[in-house]
Amino acid sequence: MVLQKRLDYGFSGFQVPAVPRSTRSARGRRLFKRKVEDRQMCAFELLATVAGDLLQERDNCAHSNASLGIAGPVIAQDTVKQEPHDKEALLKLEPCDPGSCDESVFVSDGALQGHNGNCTSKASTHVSYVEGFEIASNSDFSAKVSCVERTTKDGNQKVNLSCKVSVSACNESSSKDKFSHGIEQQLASDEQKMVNGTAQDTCSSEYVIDLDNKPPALVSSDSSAEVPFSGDHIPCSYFPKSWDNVQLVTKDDDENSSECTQPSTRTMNAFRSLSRIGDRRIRKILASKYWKVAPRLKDRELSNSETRRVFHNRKGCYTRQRSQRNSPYMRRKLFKCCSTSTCDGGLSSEDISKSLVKGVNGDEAASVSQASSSIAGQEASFQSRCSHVKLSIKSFRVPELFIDVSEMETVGSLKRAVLEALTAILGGGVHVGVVLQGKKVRDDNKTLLQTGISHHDKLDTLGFTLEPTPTPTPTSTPPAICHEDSPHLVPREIRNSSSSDKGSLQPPLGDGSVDITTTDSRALVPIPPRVEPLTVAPLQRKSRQSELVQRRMRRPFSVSEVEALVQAVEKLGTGRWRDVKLCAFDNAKHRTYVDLKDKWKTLVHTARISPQQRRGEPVPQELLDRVLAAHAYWTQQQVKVQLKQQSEQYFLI
DNA sequence: TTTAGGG
DNA sequence: CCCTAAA
Repeated sequence: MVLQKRLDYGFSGFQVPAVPRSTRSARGRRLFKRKVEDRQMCAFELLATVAGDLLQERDNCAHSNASLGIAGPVIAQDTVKQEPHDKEALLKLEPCDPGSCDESVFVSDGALQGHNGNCTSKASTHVSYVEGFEIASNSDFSAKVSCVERTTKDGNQKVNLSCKVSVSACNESSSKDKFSHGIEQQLASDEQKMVNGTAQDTCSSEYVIDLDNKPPALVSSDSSAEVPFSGDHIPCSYFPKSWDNVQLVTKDDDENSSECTQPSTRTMNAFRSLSRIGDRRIRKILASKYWKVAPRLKDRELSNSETRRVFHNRKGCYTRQRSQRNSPYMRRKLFKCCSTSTCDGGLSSEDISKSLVKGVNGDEAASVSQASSSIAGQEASFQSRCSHVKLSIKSFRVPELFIDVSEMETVGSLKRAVLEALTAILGGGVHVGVVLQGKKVRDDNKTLLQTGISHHDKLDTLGFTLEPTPTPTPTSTPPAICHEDSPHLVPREIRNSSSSDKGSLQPPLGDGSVDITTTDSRALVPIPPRVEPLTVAPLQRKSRQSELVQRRMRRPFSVSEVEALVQAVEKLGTGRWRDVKLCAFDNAKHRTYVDLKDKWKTLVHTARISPQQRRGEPVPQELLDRVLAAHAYWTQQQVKVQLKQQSEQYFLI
């Protein structure tokens, strides 16, 4: 018995807005976080939808004779091992290696046919960009989500977005005749934005079922639920690759950056309206890294509150949409679910790599950057009835990332810029490394110029690695993640800024700024797949929040900074840190008044301990003496003021 | 938002 | 550096 199903989805990777590095205000951070979350949501919604379909498919295979009705997935991160008799399908989303992928799997229109498997060679085809995610699993089951973008000879752009699912049941894993299809969208490059806005018109989706030529009656009898096997054309949830048109450029103030979110908002609205079309197929969607569903929840309210907590301070329509459209399904699901495992977990990015290449095109060069990342280790688990499916999102692509860093900035600040942009999406737990000419750049304090990352040099040897920050808690690695044949480290061709980039904003190129454009993506430091501990206690909100905002890069104070600080404190005293900041560190965006206060604290401490105990760059004793003197003086002043106030109070009494 | 202080 | 109570 072989069952085949075709799904069509649009999947557009993330476009990472460059974090306004100077945005230190709470509001700025909130805005940015929300911006990122929105995007994250889109992608995860899509993936969750895909996953839901997969699970559905799988269930209908596995229990084709059971009267289970519709039992869809509960998406949750779960490492809980189930009873041995439970059928457990392990899904895996991993990047498709375009060099080795079977293009017939991806492309339906023959554009890539006969191309010897190399989807990205521009020489023989006009395909400019291929991206895919493979959802592979045990022998029952396999699926691929892919995106193929190519440019036709007349300059138009076509995008194929598809998700292919192949399911075989009853141990018959011979579903070699995989089905493939793609949504093709004809995009005139000049009007791409507009076309994308009305993408639903061109969107079509279809299920093809071949289950021993017999429709699965059990499902279609349940009319109140989604009926994926109805054979009807079911609208897909599709959103176009229009994020590529949204260029977010680093701006130093929130106002400007919020202006940049305009196109993004438009896109999101487009998506929302689109996704409504496919509502009934989106059964359970949990986005963000806080995929969480407590299977024990017994009613909609709880379920809603759960959702709300996930998307706490956001009023977006996600919450409403989800609650409404999912709750009927969820209720049923929850009652039926025999599992009691409550799962939660963070997103762990295992391996993100990208290379950046400087755009050297002169004045009118599209100083747009692209970055591609492959992130491994996001894992969600789907529970359905007694079956448990683990889905691990092995990779997704971050198509656009603009970084504008001065040559005089340090390597550390570059790392930080990248880190902020990416970890905001990944949710932290990652560490950025800079690789130049294959070698890791370890000295964070050197400037980019000193390191050789220069405006004048080709930056194609510059790369970044993202590694998971080591977690002390050892966890067993779910077997699904440990596929040795993961092709996700193979270089992937990313098209250079082409038509879709023309409409993007031109980032201002200040003096000495480095314009970094990613044209290539390759993992420079392969990281063996590993999974973050997922058995996080359900109510650890604190750690979640800290995951969202990445810890700032450590930036030790230089002697000159200490000097400036000491001088300012001598003048202004302790306790006026805002003034100190304005007086002496107004230009240092990365030093907040809290930082200065903290530094003074450590300076006082340093001055009091013996020189042998001191660490880091030695501070001249003369400065430390001044620290002690100033500290003594101003604390005395404070005491005086306090005494005076006290006496005034007594006087009043 | 800023200060102050603990972690 | 982070977090946060308190002002």
